[in-house]
Amino acid sequence: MRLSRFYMPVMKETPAEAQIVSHRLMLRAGLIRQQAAGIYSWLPLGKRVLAKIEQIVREEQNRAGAVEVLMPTLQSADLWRESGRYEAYGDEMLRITDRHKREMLYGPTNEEMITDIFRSTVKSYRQLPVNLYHIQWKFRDEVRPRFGVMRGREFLMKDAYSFDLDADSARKSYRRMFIAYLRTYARMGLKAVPMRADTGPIGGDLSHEFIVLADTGESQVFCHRDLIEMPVPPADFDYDGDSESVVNERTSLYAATEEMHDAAAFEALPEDKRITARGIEVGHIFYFGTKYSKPMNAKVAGPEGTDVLVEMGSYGIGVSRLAAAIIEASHDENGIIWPESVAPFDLALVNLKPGDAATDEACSKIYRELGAAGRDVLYDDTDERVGAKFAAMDLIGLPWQVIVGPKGLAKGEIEVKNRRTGERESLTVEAAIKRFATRPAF
RNA sequence: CGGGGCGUAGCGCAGCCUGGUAGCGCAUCUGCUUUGGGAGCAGAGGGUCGUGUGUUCAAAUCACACCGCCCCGACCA
Repeated sequence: MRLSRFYMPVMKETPAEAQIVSHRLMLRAGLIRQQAAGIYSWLPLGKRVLAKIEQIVREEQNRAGAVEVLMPTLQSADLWRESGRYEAYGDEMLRITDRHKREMLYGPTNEEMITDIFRSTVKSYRQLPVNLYHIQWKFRDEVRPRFGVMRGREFLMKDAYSFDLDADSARKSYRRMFIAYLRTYARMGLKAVPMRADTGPIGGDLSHEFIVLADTGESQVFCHRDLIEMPVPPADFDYDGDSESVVNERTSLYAATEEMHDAAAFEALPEDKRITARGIEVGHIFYFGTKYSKPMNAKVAGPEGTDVLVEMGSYGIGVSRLAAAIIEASHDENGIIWPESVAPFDLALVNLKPGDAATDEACSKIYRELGAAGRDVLYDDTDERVGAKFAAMDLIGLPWQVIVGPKGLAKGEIEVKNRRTGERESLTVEAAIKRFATRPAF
């Protein structure tokens, strides 16, 4: 994409309303624009990041055996009356009345709806297990939205729902998601630690929050140091094999949010193993048994021929929130530093002197050949001053900057800058093309 | 929802206290110069001062109401 044809409204100054760094940088780099309290438009750069995050989530869900569907944002109140949550959910739920005076709501989550889909289509235990997920916008009418998309009212979320015949297999389903989550966050360059969580209003007896450690985190968290450096299950992890040891290895070490914190147990750890930090919740998984299947009568015929209530779990990932969480975890004073896997473009190509024949030609060659190789290149072909160009590129945080100017070219060189480390390297045009033309596999 | 604060040009702000018909910086446009880390000079465009009502000869400025947004707290992916 040529910057001259792209839409990327970057700002030098920070809008007054933004308090935390991710919110400031998202506004300054032109990722989002606020439309109302807690409601945002996603501009091209932000939209690209969102799509990258979404795709990683999707790939890991699929790998773990979950199946994608798409449920609507608007739901009927009747469905929620069945579970009793229409009354229980309170003012957080945005209620809407349609022209026929039918009561509707903008879904804050989808347990009822997925249970309805399940019960009307799955009749036998032979069809189990089933795990369905979707990636859809949700709305929770937070009393006080803040921190940009970190705590918006409208947010993009992946939510998966598992259905099993009995508690044992339901726990197996839970572990699949647990492992898929470890991989998902790691692929985004995040260290997310699973912590015992309060099951809250959704209920159930087994639940973990996945927490990214960041100074600006909303809650205090406590965990064992070894959790931070634990290796991630590989891409070819056998989900049908032993998931228990992977999960146990992690859940046996101390890790808890403030609400679940047990000071005595934590103090019992060796001092150098204790980590007290701030955390951002980026996922939450629950096993809640028959909490919804029972009131909504979701049953299948069991092996003995009698109907059995299905055992359910639900598994959320805050997709839009992750965009902010990644920035919180990865930025410097100049701007965002995107991990390669979620960067809106693979690299920036900076033409320091548009109009200079040799510079234009070198840039054009790099742009075309990397494009042909499948790389997403943001080519800054604009007339801005170099200082402004560099500042903008640092701000938007693409992992690599390929810098081409007449001075370097006179020596047969262009410059490659690593946004994260700041390291610069001089290469020939051909060497730079070769370097970036091959996409590293994760 | 309790407490606090703010709405003036795209962004950041001054002007309001003490009413007299709107200004600064950045950004934008034009010209010249400049050109490897957010340039300089000269000129230009852009605002129903959140909305409504009231007070007044006169309201960005005073009063009342409403709307919106932000911050702290209680609540949450």
